[in-house]
Amino acid sequence: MAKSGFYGPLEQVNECLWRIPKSYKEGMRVDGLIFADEKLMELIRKDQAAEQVANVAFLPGIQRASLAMPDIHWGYGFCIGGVCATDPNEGGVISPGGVGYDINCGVRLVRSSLFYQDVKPHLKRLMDTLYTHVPAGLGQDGKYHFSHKELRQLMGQGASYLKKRGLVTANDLEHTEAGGYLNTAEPDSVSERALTRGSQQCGTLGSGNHFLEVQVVDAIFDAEAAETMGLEKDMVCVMIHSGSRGLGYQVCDDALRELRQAPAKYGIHLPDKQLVCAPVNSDEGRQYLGAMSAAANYAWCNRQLLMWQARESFELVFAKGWEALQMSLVYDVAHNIAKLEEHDVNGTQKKVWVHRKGATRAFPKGHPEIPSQYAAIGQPVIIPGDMGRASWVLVGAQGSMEQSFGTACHGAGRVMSRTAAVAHAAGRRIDQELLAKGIEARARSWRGLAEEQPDAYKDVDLVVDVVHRANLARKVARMRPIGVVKG
DNA sequence: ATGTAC
Repeated sequence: MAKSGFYGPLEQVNECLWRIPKSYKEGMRVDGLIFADEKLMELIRKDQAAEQVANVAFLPGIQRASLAMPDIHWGYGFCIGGVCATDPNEGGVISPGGVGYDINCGVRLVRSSLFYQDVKPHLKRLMDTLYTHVPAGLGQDGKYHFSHKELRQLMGQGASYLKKRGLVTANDLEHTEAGGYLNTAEPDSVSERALTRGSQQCGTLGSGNHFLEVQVVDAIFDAEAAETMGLEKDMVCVMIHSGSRGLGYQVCDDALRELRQAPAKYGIHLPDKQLVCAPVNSDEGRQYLGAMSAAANYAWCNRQLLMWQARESFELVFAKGWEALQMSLVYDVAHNIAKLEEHDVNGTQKKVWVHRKGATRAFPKGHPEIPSQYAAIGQPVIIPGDMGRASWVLVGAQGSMEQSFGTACHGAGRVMSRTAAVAHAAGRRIDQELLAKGIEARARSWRGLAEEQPDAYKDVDLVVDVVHRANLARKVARMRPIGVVKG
């Protein structure tokens, strides 16, 4: 639990990669590998994240290495920013801590036909309208209500469930990772309590680092990829970051309790109780996989409904339909999820369970699982930064398949704890500081804004630079915020 | 992240 620094071995492999050799601790089955440059590694050494990378290497069935992205920081059991793949045929396990409490937390990006000069005179009203129409904050209910029976159908079908209500289009589904649907979902494995928590929260933002931002394309780094995504300099976009709300939290909480005895039962030795896990091929493992997948499907519906409310807000302010405003979904990525994928492991094609906890899938061009529109450029990788500086759009690169099971980073990563950030904000008005930079912020709580202030995060440009140089993903466009809605 | 705890 201690958050003091990491003093174990870290061998620099190249300018963007560091190794914790498996000889570090008896029980490590593979090396730990962390993608970072020297500057970010200094920050990473300050907490126990690297120790957690080593601990994950103990998991049965782990393939190649226990991996971490440059935005890693300490988390429950697994660090946030961690990646691990397990082979069910080698006793591979599934672990709730490797997915995180917010199952299928993720990000989506919506483009528009509007440019900064079109929006600037209406920005205040746009942000007021978004703030009114997009529910945000801890425990907040939304306008969409689902009975338990409807929720089970929703979780069984994913985002396409919303089709019959006219709240999703075929194009939206096409531009959502996995089509917004995991076929491993078992809605009956989700507890009544989780259903109760989720029944009025689908289509709500939540709190913490979740947000809706109005952003402007600040700079383009890859003209071909940007054009394919329909992005141009100064274009106004909407970025949405949210997950599975109270429902996903409850699924994770239930699973941690249900799996408590599983490691002992299956003879799994763990260096940290928080790595609680079960073989994929066990009753306990299957139960969690079914519930986790169902919660993931709920999260895709949540982000879809959030986007829909954003489209409606733009319609009100600009007096045009969202289709006329060309508010199409560029892409939606999950960054807290475990998925069965095919990967090359030492020359053999294997189906492995890839855990991504605070890490984004980044499949390169030509991969069969990305939409045909992006076949020639690679999968869009959406990276939120902080509300005062930047966010990024990248595309998956070939090196991700060779090095990280098709994965890149997921954000900037904190440099300040929430408590430290609040102390640092004492006597300040973060909303006015943002306004001075041309950013209209709307937040439910002063404290929430204080916790999320730009200074509380690493510089996302530096994090993105590492995944670009490591050839995990390639820079396409830098986005700057002009409006923020927070819980 | 989360009705910061049943």
